[in-house]
Amino acid sequence: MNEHPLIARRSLAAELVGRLRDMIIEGTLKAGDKISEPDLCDLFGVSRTPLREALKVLAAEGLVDLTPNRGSRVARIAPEAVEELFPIMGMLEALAGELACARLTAIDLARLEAMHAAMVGHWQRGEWVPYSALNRRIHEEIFRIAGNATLASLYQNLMVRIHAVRFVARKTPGRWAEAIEDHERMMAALRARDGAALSGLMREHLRHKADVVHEALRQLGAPEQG
Amino acid sequence: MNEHPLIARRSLAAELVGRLRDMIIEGTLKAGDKISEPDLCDLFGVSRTPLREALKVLAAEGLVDLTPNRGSRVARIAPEAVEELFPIMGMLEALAGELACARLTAIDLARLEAMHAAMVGHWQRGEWVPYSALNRRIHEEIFRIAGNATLASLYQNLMVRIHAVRFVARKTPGRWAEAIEDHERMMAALRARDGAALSGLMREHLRHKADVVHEALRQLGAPEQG
DNA sequence: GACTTGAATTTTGCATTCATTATTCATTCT
DNA sequence: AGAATGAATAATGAATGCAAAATTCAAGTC
Repeated sequence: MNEHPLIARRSLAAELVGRLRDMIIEGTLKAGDKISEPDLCDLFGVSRTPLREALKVLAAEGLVDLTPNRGSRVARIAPEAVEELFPIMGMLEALAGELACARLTAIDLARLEAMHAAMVGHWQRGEWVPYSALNRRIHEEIFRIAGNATLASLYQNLMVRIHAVRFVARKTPGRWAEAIEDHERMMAALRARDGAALSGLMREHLRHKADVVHEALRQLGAPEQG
Repeated sequence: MNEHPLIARRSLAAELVGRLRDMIIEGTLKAGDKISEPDLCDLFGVSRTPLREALKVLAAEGLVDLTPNRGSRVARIAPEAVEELFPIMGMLEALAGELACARLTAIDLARLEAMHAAMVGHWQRGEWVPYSALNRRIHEEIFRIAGNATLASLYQNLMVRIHAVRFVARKTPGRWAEAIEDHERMMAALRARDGAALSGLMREHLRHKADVVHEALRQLGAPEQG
C-alpha cells in the first residue's frame, strides 16, 4: 500500500535510459553516431530486451532517432531545430521567472544573491567552467522556486535536446558581459518582485543565448553528413 | 539514401503506442485502470515484447504510470498537475499566436475567418460537439501557421495529458460566451497582425479555460481511489 | 575500372522461455 | 471470528531463440 516504496528498485531499462542519456549528454555517444545494440549489450552486460526498451524511451525524448529495421542513431540537432527550441525555452523561462517572483521568499532571494555574486566572481576571473555550472544552477534554482514540477521537467527535457550545442556556445567577451548584464537586471527584478519584468528579461536573456549559439553554428558551417 | 522512406513501415511497438494512446484519450482505457499485459497481448494478438516497449514510451509521455514489478496503470491526472499544465500551455499558445501573427498570409487569415464564422454559428445554434471540434481545429491552425513543429508537437503532448478533463470541461452558457468573446478578440488581433496583443489574448483565453476545468473539478470533488 | 548482382553475414523485430516477484487463497493460530 | 502464515497461482522482468530484413562483400558484366 506504499505509494513511495522505501527501497527504490529500478528496472534495467530505466537504469539504461539514465546511463545512455548521460552518455549522450556528455558526448561519449556523439550526435549522428550509429548505436549498435550488440555492442551496447556487451558494454552493459545486459540482453537486448531492456536495451531496446531504453532506446524506445530515448527516442520518445528526442535524443535518439529510430528507423524501422535500420537501427538507431544518436539524434542530430538540425540548426532549424535549435531555432525552434530557443523561443520555446524562452517562454518557459519567462513563465518560471514570473511564478518564481510570486513565490519568492527572503531565503530564496538570499540564496540567489549569493549564487549570483559567486557567478560574477567567476566571470571577473575569467573562469568559464565554474561560471557555466553556476549559471545553470541559478536557472535551475529559479525553476525550483517557481514550484511547477511539470514546467521544470519540461525545461530539462528541452535542455537535454540541445546538449550538442553546449560545446559551440563559447561566448565572446562581449556576449559574456551581455549575459552578466542580463543577470544583473534579473536580480533587480527579483528584488523588486516584479514578475512581469523578470519574465521579459528572462525571455530576452534566452534570445541572447540563442544568438550566441546561432553565431557559433554559422561559423562552424553545415555539419558534416553522417 | 532516402531520408523519408516512401513506404512507411511502422514497427509493432510504434503501432501499439498509437493505438493505446487513442484508447486512453477516447476513454476505452480509463485513468487509473490497471493495464494487464496478457489481456492487451490477447486483444492485439501480439507478444509482450512490443507491448512492453509501447508501454515504456507511453510512460515517458506521461500517459501511463509504471511501477517496477507491479505493472502499469493509466495515469491519473491529479488536479495539481492540471494546475501546473495550464499556465505552460498558456505560454505555448501565446508564443504560437505571436509567431503566427508574424507569418500570417492573406490565405491563412481567410481560412481562419471562415473557421471562426462557422464556429460562432455552432455556438449560436448551441451545437456543442461541432463547436468543440472546430475550436480545437482553429487552435491547431494557429500552431500550423506559427511554423514551429517542435512547439506544435510539444503542445499536442501536453494536450493529450489532460485528456481526462475533456469530459468535465462542459462550459456554462456564460463561460461559453466568454470563450466566443476571447476568439473574437483574437481574430481582431490577427487581422491587425498584432502579435503582442494576440499573445496576451491567447494566454488569457487559456486562463479562462483553466478556470472552467477548475470549477468542474471542484464540483466533482476528489476522484475516487484506484 | 566502375557498376551491378547475389550470396554470406550481421542486425533487427518479435515470440518464446525462464527466473523472480507479487497476488490470491486456503489453512492455522490466537 | 479475525489476523497471520504459507503454498499455489499469476504477473512481471529479462534472456534467449528465430525469422525477416538490411548490410557487406566478392564475383561477374559492360
